[in-house]
Amino acid sequence: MPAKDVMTAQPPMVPESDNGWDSLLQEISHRPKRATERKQDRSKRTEQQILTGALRVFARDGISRSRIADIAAEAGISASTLYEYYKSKEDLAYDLPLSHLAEFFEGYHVAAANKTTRERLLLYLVMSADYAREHAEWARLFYLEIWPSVFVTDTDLRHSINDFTRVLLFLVNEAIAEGWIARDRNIYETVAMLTGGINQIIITWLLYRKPRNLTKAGNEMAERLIAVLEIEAHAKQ
Amino acid sequence: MPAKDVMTAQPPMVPESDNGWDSLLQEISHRPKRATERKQDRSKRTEQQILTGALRVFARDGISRSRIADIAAEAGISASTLYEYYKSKEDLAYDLPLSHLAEFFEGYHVAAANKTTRERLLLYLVMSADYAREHAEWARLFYLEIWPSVFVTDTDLRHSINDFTRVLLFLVNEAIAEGWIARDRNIYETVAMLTGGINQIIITWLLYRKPRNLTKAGNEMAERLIAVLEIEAHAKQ
DNA sequence: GTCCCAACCGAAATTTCTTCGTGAACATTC
DNA sequence: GAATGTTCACGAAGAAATTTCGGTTGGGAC
Repeated sequence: MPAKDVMTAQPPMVPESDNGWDSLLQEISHRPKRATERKQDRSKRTEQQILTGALRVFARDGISRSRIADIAAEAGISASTLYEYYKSKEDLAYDLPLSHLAEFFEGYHVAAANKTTRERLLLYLVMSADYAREHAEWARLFYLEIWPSVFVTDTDLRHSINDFTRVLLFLVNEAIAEGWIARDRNIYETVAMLTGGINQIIITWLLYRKPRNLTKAGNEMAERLIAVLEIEAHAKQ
Repeated sequence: MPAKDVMTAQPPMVPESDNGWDSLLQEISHRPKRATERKQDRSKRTEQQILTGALRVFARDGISRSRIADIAAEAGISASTLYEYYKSKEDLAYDLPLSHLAEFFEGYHVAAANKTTRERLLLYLVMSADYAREHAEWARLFYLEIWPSVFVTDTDLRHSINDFTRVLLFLVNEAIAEGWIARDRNIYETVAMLTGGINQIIITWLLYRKPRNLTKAGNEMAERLIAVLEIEAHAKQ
């Protein structure tokens, strides 16, 4: 891990060099991708084509209405070939979001380096919304079908989803230590408020394309949520 | 929660006798139930058995994994008979939540009578969480599978879901008129914050049974959200 | 060039949803 | 209380989708 020699201006708000932040982000952006490693090049290409095709079809038709045949056609292979890669349609659907999720965490890790806790929290919320906008197909699958699914039994997926919350938990704890989030508030409740607020914006956008500008709306919501927490802490003092 | 007498300086907090409140609640708690009315008594019984059976199976297995045969067995009828009542599995799944939803609105309408806007808002959030706890199977179906579904093309259902937001919008508008929610905030953002916060609590409970006591958690979250809005309005002043 | 095995496919098997024809239960009328 | 028509129920067949299987193709190591 790079030492935090390059410090930003604020004396009291700089995150400690390592209280677990980097290792946390490290861990969650490197969840096991796939057990089976593909041998040949064409196979890797096919795998990619399946993923892209599946994403398109799933996002368009939803998981349950999507047909394997369609996905296979989209990927330019036969339906039976798909079973060389994924053991079922569900398996495919639940594996699909993982790589994007890891990519998001990785991007966030980089972007959040050398930032204060407050900035990190804001960035996390903002980037969540923005990533959904940039990867709308993925987001439809993830936020509308996977996240709330009853079947998040697949451990890899379950972990990755929990990671989403873990980062927030970490940051909220930091913020409490720093004194700008009220100590006497239930941490989980605070996290739920943050997650819920941002997710609601994202979900509404995915379903109705409202508000038009998701990035702007996400930004506003994020600013507002954090401001609210700060006011709470002040009022309590 | 500490007394907020400090905040509430406004004397006239009683909602006008009818500015659309009753007609709104009236409307949304009487959405068309079913087009086809059953003639014989045994048929009404069967219909009920299907609904109960379907709810159990859907909540347990999720819509996509649920099998018509299982539902029929649960209801004590043959699979083909089920098609006399619903034209497809999806149709059944999407019709199922409607009656509960209407029941909820009806119950809320009664409970919210002769209350201030603030109390109504609080009650709405609290009752949402509590209703989910009391009707966990229904809630699993509704919050985890139906609400976020891409396929809410069925107009009845779509309307009922939107109603959920409409009530909040109405109340927030009232609150703004009364002056205890900041006027310069985006109304939809405010509603998203409220919905998101409560839903997040409910969803987490449905998936992980945490927090243990949903009623208490819902109450706390609701109080907090409203308090936050009040503080915002004050800070802005 | 030969060999091996990963990758691929078409056809068949399986599973689940849905339709259809027929008969039983019930209500209505005489 | 028999005749008649309608509602309700079911088993068997049909349709649609997923998944398995045996065999063929093709890429890369030697």
